[in-house]
Amino acid sequence: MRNDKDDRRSKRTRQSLGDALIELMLEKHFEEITVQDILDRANVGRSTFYAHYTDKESLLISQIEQVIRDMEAYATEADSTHPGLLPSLELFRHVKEQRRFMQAFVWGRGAELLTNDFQGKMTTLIAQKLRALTPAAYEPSVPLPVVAKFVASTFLLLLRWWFDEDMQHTPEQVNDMFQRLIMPTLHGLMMSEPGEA
Amino acid sequence: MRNDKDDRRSKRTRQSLGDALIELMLEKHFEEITVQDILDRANVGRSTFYAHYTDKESLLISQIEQVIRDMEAYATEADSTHPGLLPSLELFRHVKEQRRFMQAFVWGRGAELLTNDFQGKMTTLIAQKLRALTPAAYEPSVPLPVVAKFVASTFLLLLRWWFDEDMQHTPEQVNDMFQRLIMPTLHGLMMSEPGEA
DNA sequence: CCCATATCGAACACCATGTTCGATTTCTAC
DNA sequence: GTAGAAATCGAACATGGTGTTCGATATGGG
Repeated sequence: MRNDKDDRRSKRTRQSLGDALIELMLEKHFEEITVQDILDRANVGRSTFYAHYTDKESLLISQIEQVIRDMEAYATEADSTHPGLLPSLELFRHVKEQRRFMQAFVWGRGAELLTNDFQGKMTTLIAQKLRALTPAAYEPSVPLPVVAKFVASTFLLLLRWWFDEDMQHTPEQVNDMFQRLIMPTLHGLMMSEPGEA
Repeated sequence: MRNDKDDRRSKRTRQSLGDALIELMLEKHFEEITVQDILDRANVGRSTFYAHYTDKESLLISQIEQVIRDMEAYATEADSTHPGLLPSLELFRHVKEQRRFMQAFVWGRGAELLTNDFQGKMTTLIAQKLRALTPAAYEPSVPLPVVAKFVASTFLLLLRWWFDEDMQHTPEQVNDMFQRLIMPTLHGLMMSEPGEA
């Protein structure tokens, strides 16, 4: 019963459903959105919905994956021109551009899913970068995955706060806070001698 | 239709319902727990449940509040004997003692609610401590609420990781990581001159 | 143009929610 | 202890969302 991924009709349907969900998530919590709400907003028939997704949730997940792919692409591109630990300023800028869209994923179930996924991606990314910047035989006093989660959670923390403040601050200001929060720790971890652990 | 808070029957009912919910949350996600599941486990009648709580969720919230109260009491006591920024070691020890109970609140909806509540409490606590340790006229380059959220989110991050690792580490080890993650930043923020912002 | 296939939408079974109410049990106050 | 107040029980019910089915219709690909 699966649909042709490339058929115009299928793509149009998925687009409409995705857009509708996002719009609705800007109005109310994911849990209180009904499949019928989505259908009405998207002008899609009930059975069509279930021909594409098993769930309200699986639609949400597909949207999250989209967000992650966007940010990944953006980060990769930015990193190729200005390599660094994490192109955080570019990411903050990207978020502000996509403000309306991103807003839907900052709270509730959306945030939960995005956080998990994002942390996974960031763990990989940070781990690579840290290894490249770190003596080969160096044994960190804090496990690398923990450090990566630390960075990711601080990033998302700032994002949530930023949205809460109605995004009055500039990406530069937020990025500055980000750097001030994580850099002392990262320096400390990479400099510290492998003393007691 | 509200019940007498002090009546033995009421207290027993609430206790049973709370215990049942916790047990179930150790077995499956909150979302897939049914009111009927709770009723069966707790041996409580349907109408009795709704005489006490409006919701599955309101029962969960009451349990979260309990957890928070416990940790607050524990933290306050620990702090009175060994004052500091945050009696984190004592908190990690407490968590390990209450391991089975705490496990239910580390993931999913429980974690979400606990995080919000806990962050609020911690924001207040940290803010007080930081103000006491900080020159009166000092204007932090990162807003105090952000710093508090930073500390709280790092704390909860470690907690989640700890549980993921089946709590093989000692409270001392986890606390050590916690200190290594937040102290460099906190020192940096309090030392830094009010230069560019 | 033709046909494969995606969409439509009504109808349906299912299940969890939250309410109601009369009968029964249990606590408290005296 | 006893009486009365209050909590619990549990069956029955209305409601509303979920996910499925299927024949009819519309639309895109080749």
